[in-house]
Amino acid sequence: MGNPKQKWTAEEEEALRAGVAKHGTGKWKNIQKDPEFNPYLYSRSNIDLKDKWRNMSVSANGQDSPAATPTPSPMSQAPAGPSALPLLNPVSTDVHMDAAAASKSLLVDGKTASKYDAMIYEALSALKDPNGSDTSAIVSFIEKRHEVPQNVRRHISSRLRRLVSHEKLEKVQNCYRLRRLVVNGTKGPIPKPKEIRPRLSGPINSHLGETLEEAAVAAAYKVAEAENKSFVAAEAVKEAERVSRMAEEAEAFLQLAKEIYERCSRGEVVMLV
DNA sequence: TGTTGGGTTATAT
DNA sequence: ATATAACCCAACA
Repeated sequence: MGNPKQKWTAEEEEALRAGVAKHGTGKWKNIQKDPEFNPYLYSRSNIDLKDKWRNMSVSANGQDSPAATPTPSPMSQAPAGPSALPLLNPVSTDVHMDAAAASKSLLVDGKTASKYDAMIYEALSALKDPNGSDTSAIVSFIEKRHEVPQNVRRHISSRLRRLVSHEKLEKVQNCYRLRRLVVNGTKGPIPKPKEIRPRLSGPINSHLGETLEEAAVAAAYKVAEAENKSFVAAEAVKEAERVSRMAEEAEAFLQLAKEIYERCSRGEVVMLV
């Protein structure tokens, strides 16, 4: 109760940006205490600053062009800052920024979203952990397999939550796993989990482990692929059954039509009731 | 104590 | 109904 969520004002955001420019990221308490910024940030805690910076970073990250436009973007790319990342607009006298900035807000369109979903499915099928995989495992798998923005974790966990709420995935404790989906009537016999996980984490003999791991990853990938295909196949079977049913019906109609035609041609009067 | 990542809740679209 | 912004919590140094 008593938690109306106070939104960040433009002044606060600017103070935070300036604070990060001055102290660097991670120095949240310093920024908050700094007399230069405190007047704006006194009502915010250091972790509020951290969270806000995280949110701003996510919003600033336009994950559109995959190959990162080599064309020198009009805006300078963090030139003077020591380690500041998401500086979109040089503070200066802001006033106008909506016109230009509005066009490139974070816009996770359906395509991107389902792309992430697909990656999640891929990761889960590949990792193939009967108990499910936690977000870290999923994200790191995805990061290895795809070129994704750094803060993709945020998106992934959001997607995970959504998939769970839609009962596409199930969550046990911190782990997510694929939900057993019942394709058509045929009771799917359990895929027979042989439960062979090499799982050697020995730092010694690294090259051996690495090879094995690579093999495991490759195998996992094949499995994922196969599963994908089998899913498609299952769908195809369903479709075939459907078509076949339709064919049967069509056949019946055809017979009926034939009979009607014959009778009519004999001069009979045929009534359909 | 402060930072951080993972997670949840409220809100705007 | 979903994506996002604000907020919370627990682990870690």
